[in-house]
Amino acid sequence: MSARLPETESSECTRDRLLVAAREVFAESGFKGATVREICRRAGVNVAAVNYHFNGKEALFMAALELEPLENMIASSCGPDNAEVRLGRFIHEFMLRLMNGCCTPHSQLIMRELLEPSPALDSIAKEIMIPLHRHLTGLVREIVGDRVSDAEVRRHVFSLLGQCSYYRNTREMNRLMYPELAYDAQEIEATAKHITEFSLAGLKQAAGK
Amino acid sequence: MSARLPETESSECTRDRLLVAAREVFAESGFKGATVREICRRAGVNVAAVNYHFNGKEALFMAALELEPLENMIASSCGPDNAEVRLGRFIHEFMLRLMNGCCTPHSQLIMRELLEPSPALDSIAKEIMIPLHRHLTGLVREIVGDRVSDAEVRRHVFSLLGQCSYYRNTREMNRLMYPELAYDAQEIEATAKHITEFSLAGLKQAAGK
DNA sequence: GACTGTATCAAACGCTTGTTTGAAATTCAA
DNA sequence: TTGAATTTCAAACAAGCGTTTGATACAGTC
Repeated sequence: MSARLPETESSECTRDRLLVAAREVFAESGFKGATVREICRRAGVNVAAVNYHFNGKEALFMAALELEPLENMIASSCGPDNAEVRLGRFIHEFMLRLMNGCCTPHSQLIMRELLEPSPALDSIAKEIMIPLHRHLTGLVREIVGDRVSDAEVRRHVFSLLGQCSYYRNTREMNRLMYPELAYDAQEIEATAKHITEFSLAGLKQAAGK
Repeated sequence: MSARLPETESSECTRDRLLVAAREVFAESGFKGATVREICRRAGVNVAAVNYHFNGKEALFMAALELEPLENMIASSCGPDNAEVRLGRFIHEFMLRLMNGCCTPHSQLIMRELLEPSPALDSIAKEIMIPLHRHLTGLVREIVGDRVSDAEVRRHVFSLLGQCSYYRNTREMNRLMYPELAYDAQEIEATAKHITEFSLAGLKQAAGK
């Protein structure tokens, strides 16, 4: 092979390449359907590297699920604006994360984990879903006020998340059914705008009861 | 073995048991993750039966996806009532199909197919998604009127479907995050009612623009 | 009763899987 | 320069995979 990096850099490089490839392959095929050989093929490393660097396929899977925390996305909906404006910004940021090409393996991996849970479900709940739900519950509560029950607030939060994640989940089917429709930045913005307006109407109606 | 059925009944029995087991295993693990041996174990038949009755794993998968057509569910939203009432009945019926225990393998299989498409995506589009979209597009158009663009109508349809399918897709995560929440008939009805009201608010606002 | 056709079985095949192993290459420290 | 440590490699292992095969059991027909 060519001249190697310093050992720790070489090791980090191999680990990073494995993680990137692992996210792609696990996102596409799930834990069972993904193979160590396919991951290593994409990473351009030896199959033994998985056991050497990660102690096996399952540990690699858990490491691949280590996720960027939500602070950046949640930060987009903080600030002095009223709750409706902040909700709109949040939805736009969320849709960008779900639909942008560069985020595809991550968001696909999360959606798949929701549908086909692994032992990582607990940590995904703690690191992703509970903060997300808590944040959105706060926004919804700000908009609907105190007279709406917790159960109803929860349903509103689910309605918000359901609309956004639908686009991620049905991406291939939509490509088939609407071949001319491309989710570029413009279409993502229009979609986020729709989800915001559609949802605010329902939230305001709930507030007015 | 014990006394056998007449040949055609024996054959139908084996095929049916394989199909039921196949739906469960494919729904849980996907095409790649599912194994012929696991399917046959659950069906209580010999592994050779898959090739004998279905000509292989892939043909079994396609047969497992053969789906009950939507006429019954679509029929629930036909009749003399106005579109809002019919939309509500449709959503309730849809939620029952998504969340009822007896429909779990079927609806889980469809959700998984959307997220992780197989070569069956085309036929699922033709038999399930296109009729569903067309039907909902008709209902939405009746409610919002003629001044709303086709693109906006499509987004409303996606919002409706997204809210409903979210419960199916996040079932395990919700069980973890809200352990006291059981989607019995009463909770399903309350959820359908929420989705209907939440959505009608958005649809009426779109109509009023 | 003999023969044919169908359905099921246990076993085996060739291939792929995740993991392990000993060797080789390279980096690092003394 | 030497020895230790780390990383990477090709090859092999045992297990499991989807599929095939020949045998067996039974139903149906004449």
